[in-house]
Amino acid sequence: MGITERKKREKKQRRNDIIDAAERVFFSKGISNATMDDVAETAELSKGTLYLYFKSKEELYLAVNLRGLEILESLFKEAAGEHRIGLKKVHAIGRAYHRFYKEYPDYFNALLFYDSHAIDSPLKDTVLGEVEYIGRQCLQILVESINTGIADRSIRPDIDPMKTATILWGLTTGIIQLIATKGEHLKNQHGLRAGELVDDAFALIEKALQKSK
Amino acid sequence: MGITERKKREKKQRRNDIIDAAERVFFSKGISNATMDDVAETAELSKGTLYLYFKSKEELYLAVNLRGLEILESLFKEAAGEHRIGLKKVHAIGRAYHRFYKEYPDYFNALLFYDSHAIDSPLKDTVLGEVEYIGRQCLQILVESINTGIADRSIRPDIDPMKTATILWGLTTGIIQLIATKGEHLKNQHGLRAGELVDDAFALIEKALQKSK
DNA sequence: ATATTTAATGACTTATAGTCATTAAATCAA
DNA sequence: TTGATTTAATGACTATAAGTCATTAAATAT
Repeated sequence: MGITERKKREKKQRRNDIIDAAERVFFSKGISNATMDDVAETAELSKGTLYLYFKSKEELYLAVNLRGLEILESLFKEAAGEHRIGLKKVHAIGRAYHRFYKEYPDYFNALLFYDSHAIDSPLKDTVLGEVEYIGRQCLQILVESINTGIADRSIRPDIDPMKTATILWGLTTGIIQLIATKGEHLKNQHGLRAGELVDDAFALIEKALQKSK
Repeated sequence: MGITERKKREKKQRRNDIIDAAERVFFSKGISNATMDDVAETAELSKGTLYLYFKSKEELYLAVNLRGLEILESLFKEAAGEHRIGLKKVHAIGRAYHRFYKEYPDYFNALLFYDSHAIDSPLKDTVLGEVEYIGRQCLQILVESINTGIADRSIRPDIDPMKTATILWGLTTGIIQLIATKGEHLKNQHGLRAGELVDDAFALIEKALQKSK
């Protein structure tokens, strides 16, 4: 009886189609200006149907976010995998984050938007859970790289890996966020190029992580 | 003819009363859940009147933000004034930022919310201009402290002050934002205390700024 | 005392998230 | 094959909230 299977597949497909449509609408009009009717029209479905698959606009938006996070995670994995030395892994992860911002600015901005709203969101559903799970996975890659670095002596042994990974995550997000929101202004007013800022920031961080000689 | 003067005063007063009410409503219900009707009721005015003083909910919200930024600026000034050595000024400013978060969490969160939305906001009015002006002032205090540090040899001379100040601003905001949004989780899951994280992050940054010996 | 200007009002319009009774389609049972 | 049942989709409808504007009230000037 493969009917049940096929139906499950079709349902998944439809769900994906809706996320595709949402993505196009959210990214082109901005999340706040996008309406569920827009998404419905783009998906060639009625609005009511959207609510059969997602319980609110916010959940649909989280589903888009999840896709972004999955890309980010794979970039992180790739970056960490390209190096042996812990400190180099950490630096590569930082650069991967910046590449994510440059190559997928829409996903990046969506993630930022989520971050600043996570506070008063009482969504206890699966999608939020998945988002948080992948977020933790990303952090974990960083933690492991730091551990590697301590073991191979490229990173100071007197730091707590989880704590440092958390700090690095915050620092890196901060600097990229600054570039995302104020990048144009910084270039126009102070002649500061985004790439330069990121590189310098990472140089600063790297310096702080290294064992002083 | 002091009537014009008095009227001007009264108008200013009313404007302030509205911001007071908005603050109470925004901070207690969260910005997204707060309605203009709520603000009107709290201010004991009709909704129409709010729109005589502010052209949108967003502008009213920016006015609240401006108050926060003014506090932040004064904390920065105070912090920089308490030290002679540039590097110490920089560190003090960082701690002042953290103190701001702890003492005025509502203002801090409001500022974060603004940051992540500045992108698609086509508000070209006075309030936005003032917000940006004060934002620049804050950054300027940091730039001057770095300059002092380079002069007194407490900070490496091979860095660009404006660039570094910008990076520091981003880094610091990132770490405090992380604590604001994920602080509880970090404490519960990983036993990481907020104050500790901030101190460690600053230690890291300070290390990166110092001249290597 | 009357006219004019300024300030305030709240009913109304518009926009949009989310619901639900109804319809349509697919599957199953005989 | 056909009628019954389950599943999926619809779109008109409700509720909420931002923003407007013709009207009213108050203050000031003449």
